[in-house]
This record gives sequence, C-alpha cells and structure tokens, in this order.
Amino acid sequence: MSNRDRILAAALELMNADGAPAAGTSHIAQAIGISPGNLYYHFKNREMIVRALFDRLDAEFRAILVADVSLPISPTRFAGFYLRSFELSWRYRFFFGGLHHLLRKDAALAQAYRDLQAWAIDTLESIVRQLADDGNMTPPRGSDGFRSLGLNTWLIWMNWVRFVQISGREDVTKADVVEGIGQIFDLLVPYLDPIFEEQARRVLTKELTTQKDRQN
Amino acid sequence: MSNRDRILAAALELMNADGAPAAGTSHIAQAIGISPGNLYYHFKNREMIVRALFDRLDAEFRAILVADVSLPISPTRFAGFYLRSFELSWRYRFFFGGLHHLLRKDAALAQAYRDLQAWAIDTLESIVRQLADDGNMTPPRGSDGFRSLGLNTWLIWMNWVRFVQISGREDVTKADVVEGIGQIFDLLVPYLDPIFEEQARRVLTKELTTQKDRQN
DNA sequence: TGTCGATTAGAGTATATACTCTAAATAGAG
DNA sequence: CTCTATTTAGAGTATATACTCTAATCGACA
Repeated sequence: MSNRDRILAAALELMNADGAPAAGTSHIAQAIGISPGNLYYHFKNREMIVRALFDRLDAEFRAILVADVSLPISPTRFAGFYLRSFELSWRYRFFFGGLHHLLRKDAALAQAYRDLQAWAIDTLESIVRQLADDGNMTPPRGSDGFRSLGLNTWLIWMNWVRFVQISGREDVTKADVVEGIGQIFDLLVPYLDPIFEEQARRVLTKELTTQKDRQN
Repeated sequence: MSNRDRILAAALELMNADGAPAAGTSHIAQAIGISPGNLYYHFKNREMIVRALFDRLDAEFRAILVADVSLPISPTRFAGFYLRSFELSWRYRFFFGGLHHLLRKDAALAQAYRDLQAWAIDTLESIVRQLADDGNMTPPRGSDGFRSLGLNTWLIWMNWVRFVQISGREDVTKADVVEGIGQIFDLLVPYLDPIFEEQARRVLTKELTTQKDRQN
C-alpha cells in the first residue's frame, strides 16, 4: 500500500471518527507515522485529500446505481441499490456530516458534488419510474409525482447517516442503516405492489440476520 | 438594543452568511464595533453564543407547533405549521448547516438538540395522527406508519434549507422554501383527503403571491 | 558501484483564533 | 458631586494549523 493510499485511508478514518475539520494534515501524517513534508509531497494541500476521497465516493456511488439500472428491477436488485448506497454513505459519513462547510471552501468540489447530486436525483427518479413501467407500482398522482419521490428519496438518503450520528446512538450498527432504508421504502409503500414490497423487505431482514453488524 | 443582543444578532447574521466556523469572536465584535473584551464580558465563550441562539430557535420552534396543536387541524393551520417552521429553519440556517460539528464540540448543546428533536418527531407524528382522527386522512398501513411519516417529515424539514444552500441556488427566495413544504406534503398525499390537501396547498400558493420573497 | 529521480524527514514560518487581563469610561443612586 | 457597579477598550497570550524549504535517504538501473 503506497503512502498516498495510506494518507487517504487515514484521512478517511480520522474524518469519520472526529469530523472533517478535526483531521488536520499533521494529525493525518502522525497517524501513519510520516512527516508533514511527506504528506505535502503527495497532496498539494488539504483540499486535494478531501477531493480525492470525494472522487472515490462519486465513482462508487455511480457504479452502484448505474450497474443495476436495467429493466426490469427485481425486489432483490431494488433492495440492493439501497443496501449498497447506504453502506457507501456510511463509509464516507464525514462527507455528509460536514457537507456544507466542505463545499463552501472548495468551489470545484461544490461543483462536482452538485453534478453528482443532480445525476442521483434523476437516477432515483428513473428507478421509481421503472418500477411503474414494470407494473410493480401504481404511478403517483400529479405530473411531477415521480420527481418528488426521487427528490425525497435523495433527501433521506443524504441525511440519514448524519441523522443517526447526530442522534447520538452510541454504537451504530447495521440495523441503524437498514432502518434508513426502511424510511425510504415507506415513501413508496402507498404505490408499491405489496408482494414486491414484501420481497424487498425480506432482502433487508435477511441482510440483517446473516451478516452481523459489522459497521466499522 | 443592548450590546448583548447586538452580539447575538451579528453572530446569527455572520454565521448564516459564512457558516458557523467562519464567524469568529473577533469578527462578531468587529461587525458591531465593540472590542473582544466587551464580547467576552457578555458571553463566557463562543459556545455560549451558539447556545443562546439555539435556545431561541428551540423556544420558537416549540411555540409554533404547540400553539397550534389543538384539534381539529384545519388546512390553514396545517399549512401554517410548515410555513412558520420552515421560515424559522431558514432564519437559523447556520445551525442546520453546521449541526454535526456544533453538537460534536458541545455536549450540552447536543443534549438540548436531541431533546428538541425527539419532541419534534413525536409532535409531527401526533399532527399526522390528528389528521386521521379528524377524518382528513386515511391511516397509513402498519403499526408504525404514523411514526414513519413523522420521522420522514422531520428528516426533510431539518435538511431542506441545507439542501437548498448546498445546491447553490444563487438567491434563495420564498419559493425555494415553499418547495420544501411541498415535498413534505407529498409524503402525505397518498393518505390525505384530496379536498383537505387542495385547501392546504392553496394556502401555500397564496402565501407565495401575497408576500413577495422577503427572505433574509 | 555510481547516478539520478522519487520519496521522506523535520525544523521552521505565517497566520488565525479563542480567550485573558488591566485599566479606563460610563451610568445610576444618594 | 461622588461613589460604586457595570460596561467597554485594546493590547497581549497561548495554541493550533496549513504549508514551506532544504537536506537526507531510497531505489532502480547502467
């Protein structure tokens, strides 16, 4: 593992643990036993570390939604979108916790984030649309009913891990994350085919029982 | 207006404008033309300024929901809950933007916030329950259907102004805030009596046309 | 073995911020 | 007008953090 990767790994860990602003360059360097000069050899400045982490988040997130968007959407796949994306948001939770300040100080990062967000909302909407096309849900009323569902899904997704952390749950388990997925499911429940819903939920509970809580 | 109040007003303005961490004690003092010594005469430390601001937010929020929770809930009242609470969240937007870091550094504030949050979720749930009791909506399925609606309402409420700011909309208008209320309404649409819904939405659009965008 | 580029160490700089301390100004009561 | 408590000014301290700079070390390859 190269020092560059070790820096990124340590930065991620420290930022997740203590918040992005608390993870100074000297802390990161110290955490892996290298000098500050070494760190600055690999990254022009602190911003670049955060940006590199975001790039990974960005790529992983797009891969999760893109790889699986192909019709029709099975209950397992549907649940898979959320299981993997929530796991991702947990692994990069520092980012969502400090989002506002991070974007404020780095215009390029802000633009990249907004691109991702716009794409995500579109994609979440298209997933819901696909469910309707597949005959697994009745379309919501109103011309922008799909759009609203996609947006609300995004709002809950991007906020859930922050909510869990803020709420002060002492040790966060997989169950806490799955609960967030349940909140998103509840958005769709009124429209969703009960059988499809039940199968999707079964995937969640199975995930919960088989793979014991292994959240960092 | 006492210097103490001027400090709070300036702190709120600066934190809203540039984010909580950017509003240092010296900036606040300079903004209203007093010395740092003077500021520290009125507040033991910076934390106390934030805490004083939160206390106001806390009191105002509880007043909005409590004052109006009495059965039955008219469409006007229902819309009023959200209009006023969203306006409040906008006025204290620094808080929601920096929530995670603020709570991390101040355990007392964290506890106070969690108390408010727990109360809010309970209250939002009870509002929805009341709508059902009034016959204005059909109850959601599931034993915790009401709870889930209350929680999702809270998640969108606490995240909306942050979402708007993060999204980089150049000048935020009342329409942006009302859009957030629309997102919450959409949560309830599947259950809500169409007539009730239509009347509530009319209150929103009226609010939008009469009182021109006067945010900030 | 020698050389040259990539990597690393670590001391040092510049800057910002929270906060303290002492003395001066001010205000209100008698 | 005077005395006392409240309020204010402003210089100063302690600390932390991002970042720089120079020299040393390492490693691959001729």
